[in-house]
Amino acid sequence: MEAVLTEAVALLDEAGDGALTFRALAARLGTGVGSIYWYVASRDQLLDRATDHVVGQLLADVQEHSDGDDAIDDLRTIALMMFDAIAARPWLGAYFMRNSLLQPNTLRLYDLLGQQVLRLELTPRQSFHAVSAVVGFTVGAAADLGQEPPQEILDGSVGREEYLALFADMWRALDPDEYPYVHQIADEFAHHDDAEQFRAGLDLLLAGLRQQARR
Amino acid sequence: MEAVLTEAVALLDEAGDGALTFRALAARLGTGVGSIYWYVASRDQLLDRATDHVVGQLLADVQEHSDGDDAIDDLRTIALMMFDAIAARPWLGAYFMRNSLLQPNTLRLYDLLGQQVLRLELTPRQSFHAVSAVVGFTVGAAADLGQEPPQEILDGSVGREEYLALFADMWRALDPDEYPYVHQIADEFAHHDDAEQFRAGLDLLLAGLRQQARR
DNA sequence: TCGACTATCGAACAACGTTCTATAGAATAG
DNA sequence: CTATTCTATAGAACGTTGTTCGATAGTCGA
Repeated sequence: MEAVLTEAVALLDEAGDGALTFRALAARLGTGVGSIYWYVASRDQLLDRATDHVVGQLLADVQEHSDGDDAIDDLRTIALMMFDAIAARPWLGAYFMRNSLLQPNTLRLYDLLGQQVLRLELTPRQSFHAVSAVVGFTVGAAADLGQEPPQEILDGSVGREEYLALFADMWRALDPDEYPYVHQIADEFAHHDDAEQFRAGLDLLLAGLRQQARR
Repeated sequence: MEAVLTEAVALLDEAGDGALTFRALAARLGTGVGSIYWYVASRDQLLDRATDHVVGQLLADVQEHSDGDDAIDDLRTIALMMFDAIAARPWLGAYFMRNSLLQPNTLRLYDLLGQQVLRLELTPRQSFHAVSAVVGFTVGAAADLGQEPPQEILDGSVGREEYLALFADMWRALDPDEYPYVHQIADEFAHHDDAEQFRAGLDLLLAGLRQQARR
């Protein structure tokens, strides 16, 4: 069982969602496809289990960094660790959502975020909304980032820089009257850093939360 | 071509992602599967086009509601309309992300959001981060919401209320010391409203943005 | 009249998730 | 000790899917 999940994660890490097939997994484990079905009932369940498997590792890391003075700082730290984990494993983002709060480790992680918000002593409703917002933003931003780069970047034929530059050039060529924003932002986009972008958004959200907590 | 997209969207609306197969679509159009491949190169492209098709309708609506006094209010209005559109079409959320800014209508919608942020007269980098945050949060929250309810709720055997109550009961039964947040939030979750939850998170984010804009 | 282009169609292929049956060792009961 | 049930493995087979391919017209201009 443990080996099944480990190898499943390895496949996902190496080539993303599409690479995880029962046949490929069976070949890697040196068994038949039927054997895997003794451990999991379906591919969906396999993905759920694999996701929760790596969330378990993430959870262990996170639990060591949630004991700061400031609740919102801790919230920020945990969210950043979640983002890093998804950035390192792009396939994780897509399944973090549907891997609902039925999986044990995911639920624990969710609760850990909630514990920080509880320290702010908001109303229950406010707490619930705050946690949902942080989770939603983190997973959403990370999943957005995790969309498979369209092949050209995977085989190394063009680097990330040139790929972004391609977009920037397209956008610069647009009519500034029709696309004022995109036109103006092209340069910024060409040299943007995903993690910094995420941090900036998260800080906006947390600033709003801090403001609410002060009241 | 128009008919292909219209019928594709109809299939997606009726039964979600899985229902859109080339054979089902061909049957509906009264043609063969090969014909569809004359219009689109792959299923991915079909989904991209279908997504952008409905984004076009959304865009038309949005363009009429982006002329308010306050830039952040307009930003809020547009984000809410995007959320509603995805809530009405759960399949949309998942493809909003990968439907990157190559599609014409999506790019226009993105720019429209950006135009509101430009009115805040932040630095280019701040503007870029703000727009990314709003888009990331909106799509993330909506996609999270759009995860297929696990069958029981689709056939009407159990309503949404009972489904949520199931979770709430599970959470209430957990050890309050081990899961302090989840335990405490169970009631809130059982009666939560998705749209309100989204609005609350969005307002936190926009509060942070407003604070940044004032400085 | 002859090609080129537009458009349609369905058979065929490969890959996939899933089901089913066969099998054999381990554990347990009588 | 034996019979039976349980645990676990293995792969053939099925149905569905995306995709490719060649055949086949209709349409237009030269």
